[in-house]
Amino acid sequence: MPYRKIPDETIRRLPIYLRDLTGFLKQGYKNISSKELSGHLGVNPWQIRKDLSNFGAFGTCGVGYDVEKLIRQIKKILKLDTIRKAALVGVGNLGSAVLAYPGFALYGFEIAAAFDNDSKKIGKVINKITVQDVSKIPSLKNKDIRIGIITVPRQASQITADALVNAGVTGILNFSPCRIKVPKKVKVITINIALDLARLPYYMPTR
Amino acid sequence: MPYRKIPDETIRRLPIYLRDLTGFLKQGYKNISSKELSGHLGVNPWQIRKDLSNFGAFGTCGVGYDVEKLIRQIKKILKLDTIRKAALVGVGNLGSAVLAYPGFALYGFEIAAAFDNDSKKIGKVINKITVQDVSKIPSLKNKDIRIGIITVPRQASQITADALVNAGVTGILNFSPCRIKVPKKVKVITINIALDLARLPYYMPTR
DNA sequence: CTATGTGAATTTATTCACAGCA
DNA sequence: TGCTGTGAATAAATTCACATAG
Repeated sequence: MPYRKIPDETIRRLPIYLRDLTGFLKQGYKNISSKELSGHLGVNPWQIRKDLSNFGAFGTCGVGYDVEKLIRQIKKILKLDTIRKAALVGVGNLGSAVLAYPGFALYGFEIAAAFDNDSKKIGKVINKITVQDVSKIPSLKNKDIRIGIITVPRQASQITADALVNAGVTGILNFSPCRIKVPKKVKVITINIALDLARLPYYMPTR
Repeated sequence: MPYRKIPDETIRRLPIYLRDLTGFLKQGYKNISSKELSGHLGVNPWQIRKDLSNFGAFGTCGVGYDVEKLIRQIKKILKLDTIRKAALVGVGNLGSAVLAYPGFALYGFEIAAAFDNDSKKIGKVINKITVQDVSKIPSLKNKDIRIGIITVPRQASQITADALVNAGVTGILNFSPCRIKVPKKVKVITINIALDLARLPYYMPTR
């Protein structure tokens, strides 16, 4: 398996494959072909095969892929083969919803700490997590938490990012509607639901 | 201005330009160059110019773009030049957060109706919107609401989509972690925060 | 005969380089 | 001189077509 540059788009699709494969596993599938998977998730079979072939040859000709094995392989590629703890900052409407969001478990994520700067919220327990004061963010250093989730208002996002980075975080999921500046080694993925909604009308039929 | 196929990626970036331009307008900018905008949002100047040039020549050589005029142009391109009403289905944790989300106003969106199937939630008022029973979804027909936001659990997402489409919705923002089937004329944009979080570890430094 | 894996062809998007206008 | 708009060049991603393996 010689070195290859992996397309970002491939990495974007792998979590989708993982989700659907997990579904097939639960339904009792032992093997699955790229064509079956394809029908389920709306991606061409050859796209799936090429994506996977970037990392080696996982399938068996004439049979397809071993579902359980493929799940393990993809988890390894995405570095999801170990439980990953995350810390969330900003326990407002959105932050609380993210704290309670059930979808992270599938990928091995666990939100293990939550912070806010509002004294009314500190001490509250949401989904078994006690909200702490933001001044406690440095304590993440001793806790093996490398992922930060930012759900604070725009004005506070940069300072929050700085605090998280100083506490050893190297990956950030940013819900603030702005870019944040971080050292090169830190990866930021931004989610902005308004941005996605804003391009919907363009694609809608006019009247 | 001859016809051109507009790249999807351009459409994805336009709402970002719009957001930042609005910021510059508030700061009192009258004109702005592609270079200034570029520094602010982390996209190359020539990318911005090419994106805009797809739709015509908006700028003035040596000066740049008239901020206010450019905002109007982009809104028109994205069909955001009129207030757009949306209906939300599924007033759980995530749905409530989306209902309260302040970021939609910038793009002229207003959530004008909310539905749930849980009798405990029906009648509740969140952000001035009274939650109605899902059986009332067909009433959207008379209300000029063409956008649906789906924040229900996975099992309910397809049936919700069907109900919305039957009520005249032609654009859907889907927060359910699955694909939904709709007629070709209906555009669906799916947001899945777990999917985005899942590709973060891949890009993070190992130890 | 079925389904993978992969080079080659094609399509799509980004970057460059520069002509031309104020 | 400064900045736009755009054809040309480059890079990236998708699609195809088929050799190959069970």
